[in-house]
Amino acid sequence: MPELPEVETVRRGLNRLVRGKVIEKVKMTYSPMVKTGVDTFCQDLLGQEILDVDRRGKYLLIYLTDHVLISHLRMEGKYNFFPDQVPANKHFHAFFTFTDGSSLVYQDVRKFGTMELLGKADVEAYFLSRKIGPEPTEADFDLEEFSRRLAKSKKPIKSHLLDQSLVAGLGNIYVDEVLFRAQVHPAQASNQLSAEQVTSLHQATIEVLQLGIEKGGSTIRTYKNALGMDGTMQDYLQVYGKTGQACPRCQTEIVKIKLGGRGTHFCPQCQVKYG
DNA sequence: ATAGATGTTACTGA
DNA sequence: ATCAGTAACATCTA
Repeated sequence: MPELPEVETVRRGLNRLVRGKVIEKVKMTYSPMVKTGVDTFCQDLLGQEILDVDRRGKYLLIYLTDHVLISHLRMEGKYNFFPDQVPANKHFHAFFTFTDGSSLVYQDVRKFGTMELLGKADVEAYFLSRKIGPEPTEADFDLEEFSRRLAKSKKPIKSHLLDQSLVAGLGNIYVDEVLFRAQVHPAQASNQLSAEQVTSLHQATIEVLQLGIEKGGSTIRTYKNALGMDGTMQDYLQVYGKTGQACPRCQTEIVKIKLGGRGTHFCPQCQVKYG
């Protein structure tokens, strides 16, 4: 499910539903998802209180009494909260039962999601080693730095924005929206962008992800019913999934191509490649 | 009916 | 370094 706005929506839901609860029992039915070792993971979580749920890019950070649980939802990860009984489901892979009898259950059809249990002092190094860029906010996302780094790369701008190093949080839906807003062709080389385009991309990134958060994320393709899946952002998308429909700006048909292995939607009239 | 696609990231080999 | 391809997995669709 998640790009930054969806993960942020889940973060808010988790704080509302499980902050303050104490873990009494842990059951993992798909061990490979725990990258730091499933045995110690289950042991170390017992008795831990959920103090706060934070987010960095698309990563959830669940702050506990003595540890931090880093959870990445990848393509289809979801959290479900159950006040008492947990229904059977073949795609439930992690079960956290609290002392009050309620449960938080992680669901992931494709099993791509990951969990890691770190010490609080190790969090910074974790994101540094993965080269996760600044948060897409005016405060963190520096235009000059963005511009300098783009100038050093020949990568197609879409692929570059997706790699999380320039700015954290864009995924395949929102990146297409950002490129449309900024009127930049997805295959344009990073180092061939005009100063105006760079400024537009910077601004559009902040605005589109902020709008996504305000709308509670998008609910697309996968079903609702899990934490944070009640978003309406899908109603505000202008190009993603709009193949063959009229461009909202010029009425030209939106086309879909493949770029860097990802489906890519854009307006061939508004988003022209040059250079 | 089977190939291809699906909101992601990390690893491999050229 | 950098880049393209691929793997991890399950399901849906054209």
